[in-house]
Amino acid sequence: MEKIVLVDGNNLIYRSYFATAYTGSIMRNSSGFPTNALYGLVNMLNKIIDLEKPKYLLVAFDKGKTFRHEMYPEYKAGRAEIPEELILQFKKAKELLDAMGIVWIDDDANEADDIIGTFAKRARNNDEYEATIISSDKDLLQLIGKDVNVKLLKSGDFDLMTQTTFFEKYGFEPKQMIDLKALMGDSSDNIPGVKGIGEKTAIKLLKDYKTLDGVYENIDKLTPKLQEKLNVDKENAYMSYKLVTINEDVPLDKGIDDFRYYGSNVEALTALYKELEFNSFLKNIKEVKKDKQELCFIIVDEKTNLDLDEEISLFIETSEENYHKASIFGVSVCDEKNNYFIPFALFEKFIPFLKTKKIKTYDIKKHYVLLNKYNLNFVYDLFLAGYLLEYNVKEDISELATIKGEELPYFDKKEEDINVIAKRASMKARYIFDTCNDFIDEMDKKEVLKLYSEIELPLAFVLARMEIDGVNIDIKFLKEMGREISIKMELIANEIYNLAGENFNILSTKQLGEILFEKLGLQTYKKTKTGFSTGRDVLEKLKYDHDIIPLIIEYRNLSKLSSNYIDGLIDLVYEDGKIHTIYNQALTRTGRLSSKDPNIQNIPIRTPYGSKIRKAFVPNKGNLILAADYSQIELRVLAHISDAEMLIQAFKDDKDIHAITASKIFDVELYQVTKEMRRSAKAVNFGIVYGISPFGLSEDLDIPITEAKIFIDKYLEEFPGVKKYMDDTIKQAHKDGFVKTLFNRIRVIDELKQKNRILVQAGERIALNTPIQGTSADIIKIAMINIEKRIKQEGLVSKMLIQVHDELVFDVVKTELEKISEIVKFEMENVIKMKVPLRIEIDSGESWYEAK
DNA sequence: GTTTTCACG
DNA sequence: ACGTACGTGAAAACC
Repeated sequence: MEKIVLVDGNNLIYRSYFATAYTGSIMRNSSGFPTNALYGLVNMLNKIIDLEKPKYLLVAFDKGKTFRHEMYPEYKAGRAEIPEELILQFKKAKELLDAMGIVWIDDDANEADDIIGTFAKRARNNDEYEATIISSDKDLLQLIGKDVNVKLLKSGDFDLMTQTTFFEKYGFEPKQMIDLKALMGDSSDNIPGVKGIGEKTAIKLLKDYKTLDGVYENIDKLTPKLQEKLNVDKENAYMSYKLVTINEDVPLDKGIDDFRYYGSNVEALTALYKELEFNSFLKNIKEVKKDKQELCFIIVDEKTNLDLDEEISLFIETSEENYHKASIFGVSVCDEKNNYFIPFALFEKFIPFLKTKKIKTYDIKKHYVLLNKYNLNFVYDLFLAGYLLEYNVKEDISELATIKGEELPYFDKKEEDINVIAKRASMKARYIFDTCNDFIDEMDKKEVLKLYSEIELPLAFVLARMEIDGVNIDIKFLKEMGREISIKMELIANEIYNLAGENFNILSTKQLGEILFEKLGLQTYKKTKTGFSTGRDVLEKLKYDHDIIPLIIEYRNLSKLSSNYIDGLIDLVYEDGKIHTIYNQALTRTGRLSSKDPNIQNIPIRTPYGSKIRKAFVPNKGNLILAADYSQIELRVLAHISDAEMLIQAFKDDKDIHAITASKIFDVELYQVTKEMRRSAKAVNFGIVYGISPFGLSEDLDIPITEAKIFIDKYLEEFPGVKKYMDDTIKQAHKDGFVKTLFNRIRVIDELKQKNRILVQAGERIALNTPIQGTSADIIKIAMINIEKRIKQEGLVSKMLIQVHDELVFDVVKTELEKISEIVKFEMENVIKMKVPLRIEIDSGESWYEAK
């Protein structure tokens, strides 16, 4: 059978455009021509061609008005105007397609859906063809049938919908999608449907009565409420039916033979890629010419003898992202010549052999956790290398490969063919092996090799150990607290309803906004994209205007505690009674870690009630929790790298830094500093670290911008060293396009190249903040590595459990308390010699709450 | 899927 | 006149 691929061109381009456009700055070539949508389109088409190897390939576009608009003038009304930058790219897309040798149709009279539908029908009726439709539009699912399937695009990958999978998912036939949409409507195309019937109800009705007609024929069997809804909107329902029905018989002057795909016009395509600066795709054209050969690999069985050199790469495909829960599909390994895929059932047999190897991989921490018990020797991590080189690395290795201009298939959990799984895994291991030297060279050139091998790589093992050991959670305590909260919430909710005069969903910003700003007529302060803001800062301003406000604040606080930190945490406790977080070591742009499932770095502490959650974080039986946090690490780092005399002296003398700052900016003696002055000074200090702006400070302190500006000016006058640091750093960042930490971590700042002044200013704040936040992150990482080493060397059994940016938390055996305290203090305070001392605060107790 | 809010450093 | 604090993750509502 011959393969036809039908691509919904409008859909792909829109999708690629809006996938990146929301950031405000879209991708352009150096002459300013927008390229973000085109990049996505080309990327997707390359993938499709690679994966499907279509004999026939068509991209359908639409424009202008069709019979649907005549029938229903409101069709697709309410859509935002197409941005100019997108229109430009649409025009260019057609040039690109021509160069790629792909036929396209842009029909005045028909929508892309109808064109695709017409060819899909031909494929259905002709056994010689099978068709695959590419789009993210579910409307097209109605075309599924024998030899016609749809690849529904999702972020990152596809959902292949065939007759079988469609039925499994929806429980009815593809054709019934039409009836479904007729009932539920479609807001994106402004199709009315029946008001009050959503997806759930519509699916239920169709399961019972098959079609729209069926529903109306059996209307008397339904509830009175439903009957009324259906009767009121009967006309709309039938009109919607016609609107969503794809016309499969539009007259076209092209036939299937007209869009045979032969490959690209290399010359024309090279020129276009160069013009658009799609350098990563340029490579691909050449490779196509070179006749890239298929990867050869062996699926290992009991009898296979692995023939591998001493240095290998190894890559695991898992059933899900969370590797603490995941099961392993299989392990691919390769060396210079050979590629093997080992089904996991056979893996143990090869352990003794693999133990003798030096292993390169992508995400050492993940592999170390998954293969914990086998004690393998991991020596290289492409994930971390990519991170330090400022590539946008993701959990999936294919992202990095794509950036580097290599096509690696994304992993598809639903894929069942072992050959396909094995091939994809092998390609990834192959990629790791083949690119290793290039990445190491690149790290060397950019001077991050030391950061890689002395900090990030050893840290990965420390973090893996911490994740594996996990943290004990007192579920009983959390549940009790949960009960207490739900009682309080119910009481508060009732008071709120009384004051509002009606019941509503307090957590709905929309409903709450209506109550506060319309019904109660309270003042509005801020707008969001969708309405008036009801955020805490706004509520705080309204606090004395109405009794309902403090109650709402309280309700929100409790709701957050309950859903995020009680229910959320309990859900993530494993059978061993512990949580096992996942630190992402390659995510933040500053070098900090992040943590998820659960996020262990945002457990409440700032309010007395919220901080009680920390009572649930308990040590092993009989042990203590010990917590140590750096005191003012960021300001100390600032003092060091800015060489600001005043600041250095203050820290050397171990003074209260916020009080000193207050005395300087308010021009008073130290003993005259009031609490209020100190509070403002503290905000200024924070602002300095963030790359201060008068507006930001005014928001934080709730004072006029002019006043905030006076604070800042005065500060910079009093601390000229800091002023100089800021000026120098901004200048350097503009010159180089990046900034660095003390340990040579690099952050490229694209914002500085933008034309938009707001973005440039944001870039300048990033330039000021990153060396400070990043150096602090580097410091604690080194401390962690050294502490772990000491604990091991000295044969102690206490354990480091948690990192929260400037704090480390330990499970300490009581007899080791003194020794551990000494080690932690020494290692944290002596990471590097700076112009100011590093200081920590340290405490221990029965839980994280008591160790404050 | 995106938006809003809010928890932490 | 613009429209802003730096770095994260999770839940609920909404569309």
